[in-house]
Amino acid sequence: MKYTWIDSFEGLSRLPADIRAELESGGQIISVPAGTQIFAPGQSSDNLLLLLEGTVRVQQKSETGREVFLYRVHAGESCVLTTACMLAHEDYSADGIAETDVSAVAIPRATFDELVAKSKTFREFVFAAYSRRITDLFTLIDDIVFQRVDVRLASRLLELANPDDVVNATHAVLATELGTAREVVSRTLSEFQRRGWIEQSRGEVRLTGRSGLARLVKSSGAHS
Amino acid sequence: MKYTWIDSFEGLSRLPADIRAELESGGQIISVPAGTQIFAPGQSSDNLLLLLEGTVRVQQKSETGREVFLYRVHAGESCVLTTACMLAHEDYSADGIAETDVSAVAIPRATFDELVAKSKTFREFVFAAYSRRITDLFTLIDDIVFQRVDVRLASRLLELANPDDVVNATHAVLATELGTAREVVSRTLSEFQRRGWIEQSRGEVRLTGRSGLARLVKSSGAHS
DNA sequence: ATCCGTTTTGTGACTATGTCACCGACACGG
DNA sequence: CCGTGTCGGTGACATAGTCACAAAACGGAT
Repeated sequence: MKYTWIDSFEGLSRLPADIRAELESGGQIISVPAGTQIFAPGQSSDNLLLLLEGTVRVQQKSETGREVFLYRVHAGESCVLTTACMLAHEDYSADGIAETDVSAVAIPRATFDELVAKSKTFREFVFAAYSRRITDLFTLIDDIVFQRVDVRLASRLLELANPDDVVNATHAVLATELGTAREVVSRTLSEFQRRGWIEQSRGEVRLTGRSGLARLVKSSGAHS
Repeated sequence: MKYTWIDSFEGLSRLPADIRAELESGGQIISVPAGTQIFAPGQSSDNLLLLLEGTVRVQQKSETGREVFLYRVHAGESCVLTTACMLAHEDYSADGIAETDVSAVAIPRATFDELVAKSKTFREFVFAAYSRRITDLFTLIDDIVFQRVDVRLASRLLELANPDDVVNATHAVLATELGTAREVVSRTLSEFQRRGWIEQSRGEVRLTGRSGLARLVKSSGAHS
């Protein structure tokens, strides 16, 4: 059995040969540049996306124009929540934006439906993906309601930092990631800087004291 | 075809006869008294529940012991989110509590899986239920982040009021419904009372000025 | 009825977060 | 070198959450 994109997905690699074949012939590999709007509210998607490379940020716009970050889809994961809406013929209320250049496999609705019917393994893959997303959303809600902003910011910085301990993001971006206001991020970052945990320059944050940030996060019974 | 509980569910009534039969024989009708813990974190449920009567409140406990209300399952709906975790063999992180006496149909994991495989209509039912829950969660997050507490409280009171314009709930309960603190609810209710929109007594709120509450809700581009 | 323990509600002081209205610093393309 | 737009900083104020209590309301039990 030859190696294909299917093997990039944990739950799919054990699919029987006939199903693999169907997936491969039904799915189409697409790539889009960073910044592309992959799906948008009111525009019902007709494909299930399986991410091969890059990340997609899913967020929701409120009536007032502000935005909340919901979750991020990484390579090897699927935009599975869209599929519920896809199969239910409902519009999706969030929008998805490619944060980096992205390549993905698009599985058309009909193929998806057929595979769900035919293969127990595929079903398990789909439901596991759901499970993951849903618990993510639960933790998000929990965080928003109960965690202090400084803790959440520290935790997010640790997550977003690249191997050189640098986070490339404006205060405004960080603010929507946390569902808070830019000013709050600015003030909190100043405080972190005062404590010697970070250094700032336009559009980037350099972590100079991971341990301090980590301690702050740990100090409040954090999960992630 | 005889009338069964299946006909209480919009999306299921059009199932072909053989599938109906399988559902009926596989599902077991259960009833539990108000206050029962129907599922709990760390205890993976082995059944899909379809609610026939009553309501179930789904909430999440944080590490700190406080609780957030996530959503409410009404008669004619299903606890579908548990199923993802059920099929993914993962533990559910939220708990479900019967708010009233509840009767429901429990579909065992195996039956559920088989029906999903066999019937397109059943699949559509399941995914539509997902879709509903997920968009509910999105709206919840949106609300928590962007809506003022007074607006959310007013809106919730209107929702929870029985036909006599009475809401039976302590301030503490209302607080967890909104993911806020009891004191905030107390103060906001006092303000509503001062404006003549409600009257209070221990454990209940009487709406005497729905219009005022409604105006408050409408005044901030509300959705629900 | 009266007393007692529990639950519910009220309140003030204080902290944290969000909002508004700015301003200045910086980057980039003419 | 000069606009123009983005980014970050700041003070004043509004809203929301926390903490520490106290007062009231209720439900038995005597």
